[in-house]
Amino acid sequence: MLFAVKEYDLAATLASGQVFRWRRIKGDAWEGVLGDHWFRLRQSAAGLDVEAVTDRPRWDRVHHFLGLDDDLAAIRQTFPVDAPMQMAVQACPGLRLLRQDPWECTASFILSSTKQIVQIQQCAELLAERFGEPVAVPAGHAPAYSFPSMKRLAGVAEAELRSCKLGFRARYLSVTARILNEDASYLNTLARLPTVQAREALMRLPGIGRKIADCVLLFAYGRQDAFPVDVWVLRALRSLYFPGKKPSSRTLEHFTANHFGPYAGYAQQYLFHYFRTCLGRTESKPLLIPQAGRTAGKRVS
DNA sequence: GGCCAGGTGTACC
DNA sequence: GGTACACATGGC
Repeated sequence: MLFAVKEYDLAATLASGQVFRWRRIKGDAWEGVLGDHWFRLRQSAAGLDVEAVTDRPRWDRVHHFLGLDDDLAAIRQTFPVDAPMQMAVQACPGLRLLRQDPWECTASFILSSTKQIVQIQQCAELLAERFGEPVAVPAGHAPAYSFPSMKRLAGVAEAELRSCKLGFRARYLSVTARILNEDASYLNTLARLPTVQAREALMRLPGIGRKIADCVLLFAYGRQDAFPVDVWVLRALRSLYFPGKKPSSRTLEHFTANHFGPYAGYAQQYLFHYFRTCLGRTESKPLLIPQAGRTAGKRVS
């Protein structure tokens, strides 16, 4: 199946810390599991080529997951015209937001607190291998597993989760799985709530604070105004928009809520990816972009 | 060995 | 309202 699409950077999108169980294989293809089905994705000049092994693949779900309904050019038009955003977009113009399954996204990001992305990937994979279900793969292919259901994880002892290297996050995941398993409509209901209420509902779950709630809203519920602020985004905001200053959390919250427009979450993902891949830890130099944030910084003060 | 990682919960002021 | 700290684990 071919999805004709321009401007889609598959590698950047799948490796940008939104999802944790897609793997690059030789030939620049990517393999992963959506629901109970294995897929292989490959980028070509014509678009995205999708392989499946089931009789009746749900191409619509792949299409939805990949965010192909988004009009990327129109979205980028809404970004603020400032040097940091221009640099971030220029660095990776085909970066997209995905639309994940809410449960898998919620569980994955509960694992994410103070872990490196590589470690989150390891934990998510371990969970799937131990508690997920095997899915059909091509002949001779290594086994692949679905992400474990909330019901399955609700029935697993916390100690078993710890053995997947979850550390102190095991309790959060265990309790959250049980709460959601008791109330099967919890995550579905969120989809119909305004973003603020949906965020509050997510934050009632143990292990989910503002940042992870915003990740789930952005990566699973399509709330593209949600703006997760993690250590990377915090560094990016400070060095790109407030060089030499110490903005308070209030100032930063106000800034992120007002500066980046209706698709602030999209802008955030560009900044996150740009900063993490291009600028790295040597953030202290304010940066390749002298004077970058001056105007923007003043606007909020 | 010390520091950091797509943070959160809690205690304290 | 903010600030400080504990919380597991692994990579560098």
